[in-house]
Amino acid sequence: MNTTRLFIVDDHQLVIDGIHALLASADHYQIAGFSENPQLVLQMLEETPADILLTDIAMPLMNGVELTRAVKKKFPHMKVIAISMHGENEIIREMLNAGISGYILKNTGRQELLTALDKVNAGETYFAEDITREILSNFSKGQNEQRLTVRELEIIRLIEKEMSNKQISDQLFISERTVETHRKNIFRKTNTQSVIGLLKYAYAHKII
Amino acid sequence: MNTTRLFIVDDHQLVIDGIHALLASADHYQIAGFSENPQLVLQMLEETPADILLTDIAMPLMNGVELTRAVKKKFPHMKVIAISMHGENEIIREMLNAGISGYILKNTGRQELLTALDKVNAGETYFAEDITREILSNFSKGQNEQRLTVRELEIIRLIEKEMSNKQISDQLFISERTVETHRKNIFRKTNTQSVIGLLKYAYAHKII
DNA sequence: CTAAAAATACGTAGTAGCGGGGATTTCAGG
DNA sequence: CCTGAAATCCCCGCTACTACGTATTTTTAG
Repeated sequence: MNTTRLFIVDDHQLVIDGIHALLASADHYQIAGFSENPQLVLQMLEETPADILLTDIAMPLMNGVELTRAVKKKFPHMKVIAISMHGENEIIREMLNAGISGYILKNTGRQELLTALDKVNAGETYFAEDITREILSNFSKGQNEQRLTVRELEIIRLIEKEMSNKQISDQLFISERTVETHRKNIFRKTNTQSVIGLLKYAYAHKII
Repeated sequence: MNTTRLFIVDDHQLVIDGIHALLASADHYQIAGFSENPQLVLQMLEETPADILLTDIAMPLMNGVELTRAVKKKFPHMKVIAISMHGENEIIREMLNAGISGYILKNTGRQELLTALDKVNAGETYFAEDITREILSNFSKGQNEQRLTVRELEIIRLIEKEMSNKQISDQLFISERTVETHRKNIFRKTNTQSVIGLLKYAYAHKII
């Protein structure tokens, strides 16, 4: 029987230990390594190769998307499963593009974890239900997702500086109306409704 | 040898399973029960009593502070250890007031978990290092800084979820006026002027 | 028990933001 | 030269939020 080697990355040691312990009884899975620091993963994988990488999405120093891209570039055959707190649907698409094979939430149990591993190991994919629903509903409208112009990015950054439309218009020597129009377009393009949503979008997409 | 009974509360099943598995080899600790829903804990404890409660802090439906108060009120002899993502330093003080005996972060390992349990079980206290440092460093400058109440923190989190005052009032079953009042007080205490500033404050102070 | 703190609620008025519409100018690229 | 994208500008109306209040009830702490 072939054993499948796993590598776990999560900034919460407790989660690592948890997964570790959960899989102790699953003989065909073996923990090749783990790390709290995503920046160390690449070189660790050189010494202790693995078949499947289980990684958190939101981590300090390096996010899951960057890590996944880096890993897939260096070890194209490796499968990646993302583990996350909530279903951050902005990032999920990024992760899909980065090439993940599965996605589970931290509120899933041992059984679902094993199911996900088995599926991915067999070359299939596994996505937590909540996720697939989100993705599908966003896919249709994801087509007409427009790119933000330079000016719009500039305005987003000023909004982030807590400037009002008036202040922005003064700063850029344009009319307040223009700022409002840009704002409208920004909200439309980013598919957000409030400054808060916009800010999260901006952070998630590294605009700021 | 006496065994110590534990009860685990965390909205992430994976964390529960993790702790569960981690302690499988620790003979003197026995998992009396666990739940993803803090609201069910009180009645579950009646049927399956425990000595130490391990609880997450940030949970939907009911936060760790409320749960701790309720549990300590009904079972005064029970010890409570808080487990949390980050060192949300605003809430730690609240938790201390609520009567916790220990505090660990989710990025602590198996060894530290056992140490914490042993200490608390022996009637002592255990607080993760990061925490004690935070608390102390914030104590000095905390003088002129107004403390946010539990309710206010709750509202900040709902604001962060892009909810309007109306939605927040519906969710908390209070008047929209009350939400407005809380908002005013929040802005005053945090010395911020806009939701954006507030959000940054919240992120900086690890409220979210 | 009593004082203080927190949570609750309301009024009035003003402003900023937002959604809908339409319109003009500029300028690069086919 | 013409088209289309980007940037500019305006109007109307509505809703949400904000800024000044005041005040009651509930909970906590001493």
